[in-house]
Amino acid sequence: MARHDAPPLPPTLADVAERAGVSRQTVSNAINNPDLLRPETLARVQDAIHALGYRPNRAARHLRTRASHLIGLRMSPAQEFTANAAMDRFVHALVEASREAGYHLLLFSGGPGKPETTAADLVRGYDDLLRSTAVDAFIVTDTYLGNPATRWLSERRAPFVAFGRPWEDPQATHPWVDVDGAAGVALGTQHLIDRGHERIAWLGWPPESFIGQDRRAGWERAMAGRSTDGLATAVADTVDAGRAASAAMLDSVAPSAFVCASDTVAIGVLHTLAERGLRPGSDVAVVGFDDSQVAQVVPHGLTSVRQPLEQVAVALVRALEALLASEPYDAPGVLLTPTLAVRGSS
Amino acid sequence: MARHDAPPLPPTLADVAERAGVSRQTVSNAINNPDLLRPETLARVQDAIHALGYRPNRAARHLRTRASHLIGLRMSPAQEFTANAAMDRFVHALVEASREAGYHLLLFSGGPGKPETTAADLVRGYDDLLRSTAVDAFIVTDTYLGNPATRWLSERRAPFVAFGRPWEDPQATHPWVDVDGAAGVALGTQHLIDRGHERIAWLGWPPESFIGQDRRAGWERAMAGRSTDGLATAVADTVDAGRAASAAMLDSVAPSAFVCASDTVAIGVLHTLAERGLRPGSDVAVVGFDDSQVAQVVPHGLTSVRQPLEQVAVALVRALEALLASEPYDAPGVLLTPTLAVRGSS
DNA sequence: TTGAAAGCGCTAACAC
DNA sequence: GTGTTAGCGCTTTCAA
Repeated sequence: MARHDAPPLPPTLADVAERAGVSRQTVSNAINNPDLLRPETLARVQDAIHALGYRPNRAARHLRTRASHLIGLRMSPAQEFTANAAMDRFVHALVEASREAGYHLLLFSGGPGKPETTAADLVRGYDDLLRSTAVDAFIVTDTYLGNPATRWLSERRAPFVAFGRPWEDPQATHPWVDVDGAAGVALGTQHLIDRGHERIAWLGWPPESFIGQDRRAGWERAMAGRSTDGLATAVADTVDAGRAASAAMLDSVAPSAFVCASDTVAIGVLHTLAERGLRPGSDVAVVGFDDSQVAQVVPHGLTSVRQPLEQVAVALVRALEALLASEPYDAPGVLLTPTLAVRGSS
Repeated sequence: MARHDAPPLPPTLADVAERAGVSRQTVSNAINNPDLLRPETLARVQDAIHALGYRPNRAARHLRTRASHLIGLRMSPAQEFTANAAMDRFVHALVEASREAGYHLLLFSGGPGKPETTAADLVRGYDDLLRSTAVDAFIVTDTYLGNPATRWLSERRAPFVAFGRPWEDPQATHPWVDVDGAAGVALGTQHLIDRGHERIAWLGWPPESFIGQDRRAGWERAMAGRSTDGLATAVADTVDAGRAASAAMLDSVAPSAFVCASDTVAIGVLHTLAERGLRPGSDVAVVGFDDSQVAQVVPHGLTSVRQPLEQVAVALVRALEALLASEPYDAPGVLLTPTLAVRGSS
C-alpha cells in the first residue's frame, strides 16, 4: 500500500568493502588517507566506489569526527521598500566559496516571526544550533546593529567570523572581514570632483551608526581643502528621508552633487530630481552605495560604490578554515576595497 | 599551546540521565514520547535538561532515524542588471516556514562556478547531497527553464516539491506550488481598463517560455472583446529589450499602457518614457510583474503583480511534510493567486 | 600495507 | 513506566 516505493538505501562502506574484497577500514583509508594504500588496492577500491556511486554518510561522519561541514548563516528579513538587496549576491557568493572549501550553508532565522524583542530571542537560533552541534561555525553579518550575537558567541567560544568590523568593541579578537566604506565614498567623491563638481553634499546616516561615520569620513577626506559648510546631513535609511533631505538641501545650499550613504538614500535624491524636472547626471549628480539592482536598472542608471562581495565571501571562508584548523590567524581583520560603478547619474 | 580553549563538549543524553537519576532511554522518551513517562519523572528529566541546557545531538539523531531535518535548496546565481530579486524574499519566507516545521535550509550551488554546461553538472549538487543523505528533501525552484532536475529527482524517487508547475510534463506526479501568473496579469490589465485605458500593450517573453505563455493568457483574457492587433510583442527578459520594444510600439501602435511579463521589462519601458520626457502614470501607464525592490523604489513607483511568496513557502513546506510522512497528498498541485501593488506608474 | 575492535550519541525493539 | 541491548555508518586507535 505504500504510495511510492521508498528510494533504495544508499550503499555503505561495508558494501564497497565487500565489492572490492577489502575491509571497511581500507575503504575509509582510500577516501581519507589514500597515500596509505598500495596503488593497486587503491584503484580497486576506487572502482568499487565509482561503480556503487558511494558517498560517505554525512551523519555518521559528523558523529564520529564532530564536524558537520556546515556553516550557519542567519537570514534577516528581506527589507522591502529599500535598495538593500546585497544579501542575495552575498549569499550566493558565500555558497560558492563554501562549496570550494567543502562546506555547505545552513540557513536559519531569529526568533518567532515578529521582530526581535529580547537579546535572548536574537541569540536563540545560534544557541540551538550550537548545542545540537548542527554547525561547525557561523558567519555573522548584521554587525551594523552592534549585533549582540558577536559578543555572545565570543563568550561561548563558538567559532565564527564576522562580515563587518567590531566597531563597538575594538578589543574583540574574532576574525572579521570588512569593506572599506570610507575608501569607497572617497572614490565616489573624487569621481565627482574629477567631473568638475565643487559643492558636493553628503547624505549620511545618523551619527550613532559607525558605518555611517566611516563612510562620511571618506567624503570628508576627499573634500579636504574645500568648504563643506552645510553640505552634510544625516537621515534615516529610507527613500523618503533621502528625498526630503535632498529637497531641503537644494533649496538651501544648492549642491551640484550628492554622495549618499546608501542606494536607498540616493534613490530618494533621484525622486527629488524627478519631481523638479532635473536630470540626474547633467543637472545634479548622484552617487549611491551598494550597487544594488535598483542602481543598475533605474533610468539613467545610478553611479554607486560596489562592495566586492565575492572577495568578502572567499576571505570569510578562508578565515573560517584557519579558525577551525586552529591555525594561527595572523591578521584578525581583512579590509577590502570597493570599486565604483559609474553610470548616468554622474 | 592551544590558541584558545576549545569550547566544552555539550552534554549528552547520558549526562542528563545521570543527573535525573534515570536511564538514557527514559530521557529519550521524555523528549520524543513524553506521554510514556510518569508526570513526576518527566518533570525531573525536564529539569535536568533545562539545567544542563541539553539539546539532542543532531548527527546522532540523524544517523539513527535517517532524517536530517534539512531541506536542500539550490541557489542559482544572483542575476544582475535585472529586477529579479524575488529570491531574497522567497528564501527568507522559506527559512521561516521551515523553522516552524522543525527544518533548516541547506544551501548548495550547481557545478563549478561557470554556467551549467551539461545536465550532469546541474544535477551533481543534488546527487551528492542525496547519496550522502545530507538532506531529507529538496525544494526545486528554477522550473522556468524546464529544469531537468525535477525529472531526474523523480526518477531517483528523491523527495522534492517544486515551486512552479511541471509545464513540460503534465504527467508528473510530484507535489508543486505555483502562482497563477495569468490571474496576476489579468488583475493588472483589468486595473488599467478600470482606469480608462483602451489600447493596452503586452510585453511578454518569447513563446518558448511556458510562464510567458501563461502570463500572456491573462492579458488576453482581460482584453477579451477589445482589439489586440499589433499590441503584443515578445522580448528577452532584459531592460534593454523592454526599452527597445516599447519604443518601437509607441511609434507604431501607440498604446496608452503596457503590461509586462516582468519588472525587468517594465523598467525598460520606464527608460523609454524617461528618454521621451513622458511621465509614467499620467502619460503612459506601466504594470510590471514581481513587485521587486526596483518597482517599489523607482521614482513614481512601478505598479506590479506581487507573488504571495510567504504563502508559497508555507505551502511548499506543508507539501514536504506530507510527502515525508508518506501521507496521501490529495492535490498534487497548489495554485496561489497574486495581488497587485498599485503605484504611480498606473 | 591491511584488518579488528571500539565508540561517537542517539532511538527502535523488546524485556522487566 | 522504565531499563537493557543493539546498531545506525563512520573513523580512530592499535595490532597483525
